[in-house]
Amino acid sequence: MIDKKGALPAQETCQQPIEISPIVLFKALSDELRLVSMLLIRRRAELCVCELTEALDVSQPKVSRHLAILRDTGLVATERRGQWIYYSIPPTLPAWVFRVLDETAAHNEAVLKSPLAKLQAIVDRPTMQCP
Amino acid sequence: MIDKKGALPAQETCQQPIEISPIVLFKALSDELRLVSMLLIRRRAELCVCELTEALDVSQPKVSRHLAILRDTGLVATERRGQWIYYSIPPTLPAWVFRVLDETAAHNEAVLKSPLAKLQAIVDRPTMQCP
DNA sequence: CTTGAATATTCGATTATCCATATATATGAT
DNA sequence: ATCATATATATGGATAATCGAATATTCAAG
Repeated sequence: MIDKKGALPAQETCQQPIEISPIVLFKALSDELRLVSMLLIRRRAELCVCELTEALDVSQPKVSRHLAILRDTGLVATERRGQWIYYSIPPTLPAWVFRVLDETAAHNEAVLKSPLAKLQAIVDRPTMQCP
Repeated sequence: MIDKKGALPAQETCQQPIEISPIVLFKALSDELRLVSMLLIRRRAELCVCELTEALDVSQPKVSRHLAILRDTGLVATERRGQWIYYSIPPTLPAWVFRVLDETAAHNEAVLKSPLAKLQAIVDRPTMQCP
């Protein structure tokens, strides 16, 4: 007797701490687009596909495909709000994963400079921004 | 006029601090054999191919091939002593790389348990060990 | 110079990864 | 319902990674 409307409501809100094997993590981070996306999402808390598409200057299917890989490995979570889907890093990730990400970001600022500037430009622009 | 015998002697001993792109690092660590080898070498300071071959229970060419990849990316250095070639992690690697390695090792002890035990067995065995 | 041990490399086949293009789905507004 | 925007996925092809097996190289000891 499962409520057909609100299926698995508990699982949605109450996530267990996730196990991430180092191989899975490093494989996910071994592609530049995925790595930079992860670091940008970490820096900006959440980003939607169109923001990443513009910040990284790549095609939308390409961004979407790589985000799907990150999602499937549990490294990012998604939340739809309106027609936008926001990607964020689940706080349930192991602490050592966050430390790896932050070490990488701290000592590789160069990779983030241009995309961060483009993200800022999107925010600065008064018209047409993802809400 | 280059001395034909001792070519590039300065470059051998005086290594610059190495630049490692995060992509190159993560790609190198995204294979289980390479990751475990790196962590074991880090733990034991240096290891030769035959030790890794036995500790990881894989074929010698396989170990050698993956160590060559690590060597070519600058993540390990080699030193021949007699008929053995010892692999170690160059201290000139960026500090953040060491932190990534140590974070990974600290929170993934399970991956190292069996190979470390086998390495210990090699040392404990009185006969026939790589000097 | 020959032998044996340690290590490296080559070869061919298999598999995985990445891409661009095209198409599909979902949402919001009209 | 129709249209436009945001996002996702499917398809096919190119490139790269990986493997096992066989072969080469290098060194030490006779």
